Amino acid sequence: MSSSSGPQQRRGDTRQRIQDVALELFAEQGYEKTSLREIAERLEVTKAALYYHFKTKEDIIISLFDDLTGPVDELIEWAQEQPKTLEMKREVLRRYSEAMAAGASLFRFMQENQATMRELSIGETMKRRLFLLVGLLQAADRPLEDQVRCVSALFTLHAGMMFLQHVEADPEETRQAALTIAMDLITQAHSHE
Amino acid sequence: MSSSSGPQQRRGDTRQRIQDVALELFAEQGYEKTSLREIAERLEVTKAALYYHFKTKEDIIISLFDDLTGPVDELIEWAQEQPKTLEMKREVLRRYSEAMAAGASLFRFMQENQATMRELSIGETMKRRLFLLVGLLQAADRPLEDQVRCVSALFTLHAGMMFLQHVEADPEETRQAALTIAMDLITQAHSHE
Amino acid sequence: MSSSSGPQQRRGDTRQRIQDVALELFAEQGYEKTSLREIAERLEVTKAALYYHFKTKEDIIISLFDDLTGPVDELIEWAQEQPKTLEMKREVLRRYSEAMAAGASLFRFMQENQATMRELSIGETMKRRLFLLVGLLQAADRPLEDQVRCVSALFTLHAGMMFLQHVEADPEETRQAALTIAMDLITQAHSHE
Amino acid sequence: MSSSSGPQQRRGDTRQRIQDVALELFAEQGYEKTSLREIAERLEVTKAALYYHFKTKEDIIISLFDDLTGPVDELIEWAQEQPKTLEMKREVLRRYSEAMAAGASLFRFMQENQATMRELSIGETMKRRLFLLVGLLQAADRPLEDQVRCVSALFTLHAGMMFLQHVEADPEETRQAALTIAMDLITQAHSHE
DNA sequence: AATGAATGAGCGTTCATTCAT
DNA sequence: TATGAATGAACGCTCATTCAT
Repeated sequence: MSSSSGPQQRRGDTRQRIQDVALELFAEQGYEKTSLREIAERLEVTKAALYYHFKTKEDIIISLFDDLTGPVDELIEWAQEQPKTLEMKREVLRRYSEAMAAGASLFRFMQENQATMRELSIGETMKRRLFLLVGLLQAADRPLEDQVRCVSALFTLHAGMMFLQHVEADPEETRQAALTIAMDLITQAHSHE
Repeated sequence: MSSSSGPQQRRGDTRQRIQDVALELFAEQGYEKTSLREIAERLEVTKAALYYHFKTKEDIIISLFDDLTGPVDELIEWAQEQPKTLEMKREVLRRYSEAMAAGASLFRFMQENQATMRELSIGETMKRRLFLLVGLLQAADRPLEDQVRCVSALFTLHAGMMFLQHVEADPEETRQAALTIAMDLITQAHSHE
Repeated sequence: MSSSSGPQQRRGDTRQRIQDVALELFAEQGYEKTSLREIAERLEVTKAALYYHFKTKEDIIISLFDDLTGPVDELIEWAQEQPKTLEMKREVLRRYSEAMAAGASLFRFMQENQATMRELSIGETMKRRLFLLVGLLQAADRPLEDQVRCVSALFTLHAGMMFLQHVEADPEETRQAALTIAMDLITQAHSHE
Repeated sequence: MSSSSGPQQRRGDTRQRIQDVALELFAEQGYEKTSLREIAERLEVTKAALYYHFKTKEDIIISLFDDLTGPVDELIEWAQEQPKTLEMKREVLRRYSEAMAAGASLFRFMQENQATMRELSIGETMKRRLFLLVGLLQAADRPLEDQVRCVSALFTLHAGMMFLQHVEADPEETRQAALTIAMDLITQAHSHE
């Protein structure tokens, strides 16, 4: 049985569908303003059905981050083993930009719901990761300007994703442009040595 | 007597006190998660008292933005009358950075509650302002990289304010550093001509 | 002092204005749905001002009925002293119809807010009056049909006022027509003797 | 066991029980003055339970009218297809009187809460129906007296139901008497031709 | 003759969650 | 794998009313 790809999937794609719809709505309206009733209605199931698949509302959102944390964790682990060279940092930015592209709507959600994230367990988790990343990019012994440059590099990636979505240009192209600027910034942060 | 701490010492400053407490709580927990009951309790008045001073919950937050909109509007107006030179843009960044410093907690609130802001009338207003600012910094006829640099300049200011608050350094110093980087970015965006 | 008509009226017409506006709004929206805030706003005074002139909301409506009760009470008193002839009943209908024309909006209010009236002290009062009137028109020793006719005569007056207000015709003309029918009914109720 | 009075004997009739209690209270105190808390308490459920069965308070009252609208609609449809003869009008009165008897408490509620009905969606609907009925009874080319007679016929039915409820007589008998008078009126309206 | 400031009670409504079936 | 029915807590908001000034 279980005709094609994953385990236990025959008609049991409900869990996945809940996640899809939830992400869609969370991204659109925010986490707090999205009610389980809304999610259930859009799926044409009852609220109780959601509780068969997830223990709480927070559980739904936590599950959404599961796909994201993997690649980022690997990135962090990898980086921690490398020497703190410019080239390593460039690689970090490159891969981080890719991860963002893959989980764009999730990143946007995070960006737009920081206050909410702060009281979600997953929020703390993600924030710690971000700090780790900043720590990896940072050169603590450099002048404040260069430190800001490093942070700004990361932020530029976010800026590229968020703000420029309202712009006419091709998303991928925009992402590349943002990556370029981020690279510039990190390079400058190193060039004054 | 009873100069400071009695239960009924102040007269006529209730409106202001509501604003103070509201800002505090909105910034801490987000707009949605802060209930009027909470605000009222902290002020030791009833919920109904809030409604004597403000017509709705949204009205409270709108009033908080009143001090902010003035300076930013003036900045935009001024900039629109200037020629689009590099020097003008530098001045815009300078003054915007100052406005942010003055209304820091409000800016942080905006940053952290974007999803919420989107459905507040004031959200649209602020967003339009931001777009105007970006438009003023932008050089539409330039390569995509330079355009991103302009946006990134603005975002760097935000980054400076938000992210580096978790850092040990002096806030004012940090702001200056962020301003410097933003200046660099805008200058670079012009230098390839 | 007190230049022209009533006692204490120089600039002290506020009480009257409250009554006017209240009647207007009560008639338009019902008693319950009309708030003191609304009345106060339309008069451009504060709610507290209303409480200077009237002790409660109910007091306002009671005062509105004051002009009405006089004529109706007199009518009842007069009728109770007369013998129960047809001619007396015709006179009752005539004068009642007149009273209704004078206090039309109040009558309409009563008609449309019976459920409300029932729990207002004034409601009981008015209802007792109505029953007295019906009793005066009634001939208890007649067949049920004739009794209904008597009630219907009174109702026809109300019907004339209420329902035909939505009709193109002249109000006074309509009232006369309704009076005629009511007369017919009461006459028929007597003719089978 | 526990056949009738236990705290949890019925299953699946809650919706019906809500309607029963609501009608009872609405009729007794009016729509506005009846709170959902009151309804819930009398049913020994929570307010939230009401919302499982009805989307809003207005929804409850709308549902109460559902049984009524059917027969009346059919009556109107039927009448619209008939020629405007006296016999047709007599049939309309007959059937309308029957419909009223079936939904007596609802009709009484309407009569007593007209001001409320006016702002309920269902109010408009019912009013339109009433006007249609009057239009069907009316003979627009007749003298004003005869037009009033037609309206009065309908009102007599209402009068019969409402006012005479306070009277000792048998309701059905009273209804028949009122119907007779209404018939008289409509017949008279035609007899002067 | 009126206001400014506030209250206490209550409203209709929504929410995340539970549990027997 | 789900549903039907319900709950308890909270929410934003409005109301008639009070009272010192």
